[in-house]
Amino acid sequence: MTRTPATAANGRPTMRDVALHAGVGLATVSRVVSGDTHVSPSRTAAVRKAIAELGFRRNDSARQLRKGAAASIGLLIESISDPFFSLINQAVEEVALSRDSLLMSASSNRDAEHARKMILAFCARRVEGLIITPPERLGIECLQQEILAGVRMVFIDRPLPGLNADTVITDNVGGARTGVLHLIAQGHRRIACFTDREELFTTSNRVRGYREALESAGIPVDPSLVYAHGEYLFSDPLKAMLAGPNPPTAVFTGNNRATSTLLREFSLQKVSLALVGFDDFELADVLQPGVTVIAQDPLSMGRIAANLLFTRLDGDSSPAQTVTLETRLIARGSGEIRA
Amino acid sequence: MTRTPATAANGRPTMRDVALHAGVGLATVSRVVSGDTHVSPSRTAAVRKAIAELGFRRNDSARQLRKGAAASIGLLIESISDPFFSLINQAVEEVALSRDSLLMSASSNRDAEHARKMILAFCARRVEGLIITPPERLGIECLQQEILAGVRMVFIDRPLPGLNADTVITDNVGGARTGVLHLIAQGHRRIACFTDREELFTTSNRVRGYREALESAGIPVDPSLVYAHGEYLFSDPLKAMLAGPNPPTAVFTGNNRATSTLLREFSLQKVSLALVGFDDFELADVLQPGVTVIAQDPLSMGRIAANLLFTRLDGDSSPAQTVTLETRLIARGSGEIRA
DNA sequence: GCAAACTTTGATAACGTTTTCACGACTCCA
DNA sequence: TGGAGTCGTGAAAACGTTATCAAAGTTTGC
Repeated sequence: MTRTPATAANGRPTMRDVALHAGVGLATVSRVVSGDTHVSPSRTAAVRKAIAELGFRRNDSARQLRKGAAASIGLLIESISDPFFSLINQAVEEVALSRDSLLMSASSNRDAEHARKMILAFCARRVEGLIITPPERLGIECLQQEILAGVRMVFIDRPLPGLNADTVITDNVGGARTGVLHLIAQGHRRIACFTDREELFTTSNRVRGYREALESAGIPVDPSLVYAHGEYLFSDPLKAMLAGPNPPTAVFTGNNRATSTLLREFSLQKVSLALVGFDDFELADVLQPGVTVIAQDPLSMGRIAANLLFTRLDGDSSPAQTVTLETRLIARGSGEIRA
Repeated sequence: MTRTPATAANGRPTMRDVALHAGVGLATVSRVVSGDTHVSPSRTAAVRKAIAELGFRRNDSARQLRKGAAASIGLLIESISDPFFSLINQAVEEVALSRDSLLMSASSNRDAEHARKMILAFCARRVEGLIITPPERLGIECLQQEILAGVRMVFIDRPLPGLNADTVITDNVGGARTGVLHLIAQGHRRIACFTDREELFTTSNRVRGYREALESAGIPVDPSLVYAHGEYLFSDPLKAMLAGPNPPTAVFTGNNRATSTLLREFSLQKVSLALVGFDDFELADVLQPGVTVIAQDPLSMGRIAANLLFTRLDGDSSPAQTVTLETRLIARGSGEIRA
């Protein structure tokens, strides 16, 4: 019968307890637990029985300490409640799982200080690698030291300026260009742009794509039609544009949040301009009219970044690469409104 | 100048290296790193300098091993890409952060086997506590042993049958009742219900609320108006209901996914019944008409669950409690369509 | 039939921390 | 001036694993 379960200080049985209980050596228990096949069947069975009876569970802290690195990776994203990032998280989690690696994730909420803190916390936990969406002004100093220490890093959604490392990004310029060209093809020549702060990597590239599309069609870029601020206060600028002498007939929104904010504004101000939004979203097809979007592929991004990281962890030391994912125009109606 | 950075096998400097570099004892370094104030200013400065020069970072595995438990908690949710759960994740992360605890999270995707695996992985990492959304058939055996070992657990969104533990849930019955009564108040008497499998805890309670509301209004429950299956294939059943002799004039949807699936179906089949959905969602206010919902409060749920867990970790051993959060009816138009 | 190879096994030494312990150097109050 | 408290300090002993090593037992090769 289960003897009085021998315990560590912790309240948990240790390998030593198991060894005693099974009447074998400590090393044999370790071998069984680690799946080493060079143990006789009788002893393996005895150890298994003792483990079950005592409810032993290997202490991963000790294991990690001994082995030098944990089978775990860290993921730092912008915000877990943003569908784009939660899908990235999901994909990374799946890959990590398939590699028997545990994923720790955290949201920076665009705070560089917080991001640094979390990265250091991950490194203190001795993660093998990191996948990072760097917030503005993250800086490379705090990472440099970790890279030297052997922590592999992959950047996702945007590069870290000044650091030559593996990066997975969307073709922001091309995607935005495609979206705006789509509006131009419908006859629009007055196309507004609502988006986030232009200092951000993704935003600036998408705005560049917007400009390139206009220029390639011989349409002058009108700064009064571009609203790029971090506060997403679209109400007044939209009113101003519409009240102007030469109002826009179509809008390009630079990201998910801009799209939903603008749609809300359309609804409030009872207007309905042609619209193409960057990034797909739930219910885009249910709205009337369906919202035409430039879809990114966050699941692929996460998967690719994670695979890249694990390839590095497996020893690949080829030069750093940047993977750029193409976007996909999904026409649902809002972009097809004729000028 | 920075001497040749002494290194551990790992590639990283250890406290011993720091001690050597600073010309102090190992224990002193530990004291400085742990924020112990009983160290002379001169030595503290020397240690700080050595740490900076060597790029030392404390090895948390060793720390955990020595201290017995990690300052970390585990969160097991259903799916990180579900906004309801990603908000829970966000709230838990915030609380954990404020307690200097690291959060590890994983999605079960409704797979009990996978859930068990992740829970064991968390426990092997010696998390102090767990917040769990138990999938069906999770069972209590695998948890019992961990609870005995001192791991505290809080269940969220649904209880674990057979286990008397802290639980944070939504008032599913009351919320559903409120929603359906809202439809009844608009004069509807033929109210359909589209939702997930009725075996699920939340679903069954919401369906019960739906039934209670009808019964309390003296309206017989018509089984042909209730569609409760896990596949979310609403197209045919909706057609069948509408083609029937006594078609529904309103619908109650049991969760987010049911609501969006049904809205998509409305759009495809070009119908527009009155609708109240359980759980709020992005853009519910932008749709035409705005979708009336029974809003849950996932942020509060996560916050409360996390605080409950930390209270337990702080030593609270009062009887297990179940916190039930009230819902909020948000009328946006879709529920106000008159019969 | 005997040496050479391979198994299986348990002691034992790490891994990098925190914590105890004891020792010396102070301060304090008589 | 001296004994009782402090305080700062480093040596050393854990924490629970895994890896190394040598010993014992078993097979193989000629």
